[in-house]
Amino acid sequence: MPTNSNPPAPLDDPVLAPLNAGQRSAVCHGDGPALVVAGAGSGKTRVLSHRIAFLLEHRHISPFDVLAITFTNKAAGEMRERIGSLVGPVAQQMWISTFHSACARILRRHAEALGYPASFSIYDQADSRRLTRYVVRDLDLDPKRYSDRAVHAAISALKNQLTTPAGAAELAEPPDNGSPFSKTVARIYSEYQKRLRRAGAMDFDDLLMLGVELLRTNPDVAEHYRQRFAHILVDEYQDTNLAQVRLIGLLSGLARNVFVVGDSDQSIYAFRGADITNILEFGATFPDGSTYVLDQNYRSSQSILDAANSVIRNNRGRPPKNLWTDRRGGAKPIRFRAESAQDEARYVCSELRRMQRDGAIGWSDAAVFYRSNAQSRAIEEELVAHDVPYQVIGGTRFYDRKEIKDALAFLRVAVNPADEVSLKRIVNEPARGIGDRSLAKLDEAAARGGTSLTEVIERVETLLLRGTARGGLLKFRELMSRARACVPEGPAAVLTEALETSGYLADLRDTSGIEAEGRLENLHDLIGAAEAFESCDEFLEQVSLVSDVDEMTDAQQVSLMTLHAAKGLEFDVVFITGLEDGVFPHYRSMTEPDEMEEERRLAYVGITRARKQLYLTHVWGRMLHGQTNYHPTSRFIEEISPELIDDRSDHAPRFAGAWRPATSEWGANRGAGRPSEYSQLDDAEPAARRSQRSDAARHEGSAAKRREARREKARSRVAARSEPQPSPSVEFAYGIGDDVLHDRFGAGVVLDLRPDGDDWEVTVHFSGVGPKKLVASYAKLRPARS
DNA sequence: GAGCACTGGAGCAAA
DNA sequence: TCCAGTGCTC
Repeated sequence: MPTNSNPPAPLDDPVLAPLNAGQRSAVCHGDGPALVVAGAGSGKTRVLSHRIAFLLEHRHISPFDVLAITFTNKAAGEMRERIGSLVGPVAQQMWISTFHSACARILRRHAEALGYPASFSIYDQADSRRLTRYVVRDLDLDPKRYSDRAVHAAISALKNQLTTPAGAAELAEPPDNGSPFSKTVARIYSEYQKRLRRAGAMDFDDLLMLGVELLRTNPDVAEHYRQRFAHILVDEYQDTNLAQVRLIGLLSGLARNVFVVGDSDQSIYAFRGADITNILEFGATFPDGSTYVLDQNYRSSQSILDAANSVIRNNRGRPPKNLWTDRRGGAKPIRFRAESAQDEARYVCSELRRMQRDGAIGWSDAAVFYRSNAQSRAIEEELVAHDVPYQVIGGTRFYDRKEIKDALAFLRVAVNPADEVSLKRIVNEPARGIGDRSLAKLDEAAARGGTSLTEVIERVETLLLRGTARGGLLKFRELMSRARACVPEGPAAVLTEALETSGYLADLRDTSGIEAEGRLENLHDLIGAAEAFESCDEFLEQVSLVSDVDEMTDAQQVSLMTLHAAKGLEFDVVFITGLEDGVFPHYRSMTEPDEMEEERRLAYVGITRARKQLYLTHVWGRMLHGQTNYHPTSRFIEEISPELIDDRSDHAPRFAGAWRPATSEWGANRGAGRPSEYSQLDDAEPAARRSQRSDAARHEGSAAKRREARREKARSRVAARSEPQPSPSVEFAYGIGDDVLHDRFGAGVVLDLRPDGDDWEVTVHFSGVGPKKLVASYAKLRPARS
């Protein structure tokens, strides 16, 4: 096989014809390591899929000898489809998956070699934290000081670095580190890992770490996969961690046919162990490797790219590159400053409705991004109030809901009786008289005998337990043995058996209300999904490894998601909201230069998702922890020079929060509580689509009622907004939203006015000083109108 | 042991 | 604002 085959004339060839020169040379790369530095929108996925098609069609590599790694299952599916269109249905059989799925699949086959059952459980973050909590408790440590959250994060970080418990203990000793916390974490880690092993369970990090261990300690297994995977391709290489890079190394062996694609400017997962130097130092790691650069963007208008380049330019030590496009011009990014999160949501919603009404977009062409999931709330309320269809990506997922986790716990225990976390979850669900004390006795018996809880329950007759607890355990044992008997029939049978026999479904049926109804429907949906699987293991694995974006649909809905979730997606219209220093960039990253750079890359990722129109919004005051906080405009907005931006911020007062002193000549004619121009779109649009979303509400489980109440509130608020605001009779020359001058603090903007006895309390945001609360009669504020 | 009301503490991104 | 943990009552 020549290392650089002569491709046919590209024009005749479906694999090569659609590519530009840069893409083509990458796709036609010969053997050995290759890095494709692919800027946002430069056709990364296209290069990967065509590379695979090229290997199959031109290099006659067997489709079964290729391993392709993507970042999400959704991306894997899309790639499979694209390859399918080039090479045919064989693409369905290929190994195209995420790191975690590929590892789970390999580990499933060789689990015994590591001392795990083939039907090992996969613990998600919640399960892992729960186990951490058990360990902290059992080691008699202070659960406040050693919160499951912090401890598990520390353990996860160690695992991502492939550090074993022994290694962690060593690291915690002087001269390395020696902090008491890390010493204790090492102890917890050691016990935690023992408990995982005893439970026959792996956490997310284990999938990678034990994958590496398997290949390292079992040369024959490693050799098998090396023979098999003649070519390995990796997407989003900038977000790989040490364990993943090791895996690639172990799987590729001497041939090192590793073809990786990524963009260091889009590295945004350091917090889960991703190491940007993997891509930056690719050349040093593989001195004989080839590098291809793709910098032509096919996605966004020049105006959007200008904004993106202006922001990312501020990161130091990045390889110089400038994304370009031949689509000149395009609409400038629109900036909007709102008063509050609600106001911001109102603006986003009204813009969405305007564009949709004008036929400029369909709902699915638009997306709203935010830094953290909690920010979706205000947007959702507004969209609900106006019957704009939307989907929230991430946040509380279907598989995180209590009833779903309970049901899956039954299934897990049925296939893996040792699974401690799942068993404890359901042993008393629904209640059958087994409380903390009984559970503690079981725990103790298990620890004494060095066995699992299930084995202890097997001989429950020999234990000293109260009648109710004993009876409950006998029932539970009977229930689980019946469920276990259904395992050969598949996951749907097990779920049905367990949920019926346990009385779980009966309990829900007996409970009235929207909440119980929702849960029943969710369980129904789960069993429906399970019916597509013959093997319980496969079903559980698939369910454990779905990512947030995997659940995204392409229905006619506006998509709401975090900036992290947005990676790899694109939309005609993108709103990036909450652009305030402290929100985005997140305050926790503001003191660490490296973390700030990662925030900036996150901004870059967000901006480059937009094809035609980008909106950048921020607010003056945002409710956080139950009180209003004032943040300066995000530096990421400031980094874009003003002439590149279309500033639509309305500096006139728009609506008064609660009170607005009307009078004074211009205060009066501006009107109290004048609805903003954009809120005039409000009011009556037929509330037809409500039912469409009620299914979103029923998924909420326990939050459903509160949620529905909030929605009701949102609807009525919209109705109320046109009503006049009360106007106390106090003379004022300024109102909310006005620019004012103060003798000491200088120029500022009035954020709020509240009656304070006979006087008024004025909240003013002064530039360079921040927010101040002043007493009106002493503050001597003057309107600053030019 | 179960279910409820209350309180205090925490608050980022996710396979 | 929200959630989990705690203490109280039946």
